[in-house]
Amino acid sequence: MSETYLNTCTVLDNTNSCFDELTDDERRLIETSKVTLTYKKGEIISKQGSFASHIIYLKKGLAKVYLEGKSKNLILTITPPGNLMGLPCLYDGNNVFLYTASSYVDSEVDLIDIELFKKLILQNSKFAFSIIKTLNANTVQTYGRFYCFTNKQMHGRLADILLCLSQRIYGKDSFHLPLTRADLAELTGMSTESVVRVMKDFKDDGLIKTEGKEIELINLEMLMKISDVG
Amino acid sequence: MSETYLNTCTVLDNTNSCFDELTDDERRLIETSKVTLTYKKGEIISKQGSFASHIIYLKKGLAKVYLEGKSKNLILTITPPGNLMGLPCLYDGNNVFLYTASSYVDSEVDLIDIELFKKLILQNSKFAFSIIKTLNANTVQTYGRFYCFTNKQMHGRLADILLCLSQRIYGKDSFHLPLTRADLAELTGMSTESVVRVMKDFKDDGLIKTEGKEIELINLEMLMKISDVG
DNA sequence: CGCGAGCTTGACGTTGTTCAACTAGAGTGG
DNA sequence: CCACTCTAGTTGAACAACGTCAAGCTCGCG
Repeated sequence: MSETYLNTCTVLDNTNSCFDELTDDERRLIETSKVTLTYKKGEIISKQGSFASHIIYLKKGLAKVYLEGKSKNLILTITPPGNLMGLPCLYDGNNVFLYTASSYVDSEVDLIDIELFKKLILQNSKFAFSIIKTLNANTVQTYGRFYCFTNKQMHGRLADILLCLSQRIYGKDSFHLPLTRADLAELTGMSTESVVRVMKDFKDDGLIKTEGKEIELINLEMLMKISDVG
Repeated sequence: MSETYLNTCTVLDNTNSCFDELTDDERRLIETSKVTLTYKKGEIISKQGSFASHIIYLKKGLAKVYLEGKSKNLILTITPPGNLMGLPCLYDGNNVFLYTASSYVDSEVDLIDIELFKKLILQNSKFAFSIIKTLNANTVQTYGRFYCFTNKQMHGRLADILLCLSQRIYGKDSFHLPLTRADLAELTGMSTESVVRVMKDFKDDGLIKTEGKEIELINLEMLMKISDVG
């Protein structure tokens, strides 16, 4: 029951499509006013602390959403296509981005004027409710990560991420991992060296196999158990 | 600028009053259907994983909102009166409480039927927008805590909490602390013994004074600096 | 061929937890 | 009024988890 949120997984899993709740007219309003941009791998899409004039809809690619710290970044979610970014800035009159978003791979986004967005919320309560659900789905995700970062130790967190990538992004046990060890370290909140060491443990124990950037999860059951006990 | 969220402070600081957006009729609907309950110190108000039939409005007291883990709890926020609890369960059709809430002190709550709540969201978009703002205020809070738990070390986190209690709850530098060392440990994500040791450090360095349960923050500037550097 | 980025490994230090023991005050029952 | 117990607080020593540093390694690419 409580497992719902108890994994470090970062990938947003929001099946809720807010725009379905809009009328044709409203959708047209967005279509005609939106701006479409493309970003290359690694570019910054929104910068923490900057003025948020738009809500961002990720059309293609993969985004990394994170808080910038003095020394380390804290990754909040990996956002796959079909999701909105920048919603939390709607919490007071200031409209400032709370986090930085950058692209993991080449990506394409639509920018929707934030005033239009607010107007749609105020004139269409179904749309508003849908946004509420989306925000809550995000919150569930964040709580899960928060719990894991503070309660699980390295092996559990890394197992989580490997399972998450396998299940939510690739849908198979064997896949090409585009992330560096440093990326994995950032995702799991550990040092690069520790990622290497834990990966080695997993290999030595026959839980995974790696060949260059190719990775195969062999003993899923055991990985889940490790994720579970933390 | 980014300091907005960079502290471990748990006390919800939501000035946004959703009910102001309701019409008189709508408010009456809530008034006539709500159930008022009182809880003694330490009692559980909502249990993580249980069916959420109501949204909870805290009228009096102080609530602890937390995730229950296998070994440790993770405190998400301390909720002062005037706030809603249970909102995040509105994220899919299941309506399950994502967290446990219990009372730090004797408290009084109103239970609002969740179906009525949904109905009000769907018929009054100003109310819905107000809920969105509330959820986002919560998110800002959570992000801040998440950041601090993963980036700051003990001295910084404890300084945070002391400053937070002083400023947001008591409004003065000298106050009676109703929390035990174990409570502080839970709030800051450290062990009871470590709380004792860090408190001792603070005392030895002349940053605070304690006399039984009375505590006085002497060197605020230094505490803030400690909070800041982590 | 050489250079740089990513990867790997070992040694070591730091941070913070755990465990065990001891102390002090606050009921509680005889 | 005195043992008796309970909880909260405190302290030190041992230990585990993890990060840091330094070095060497590999591989793709200009």
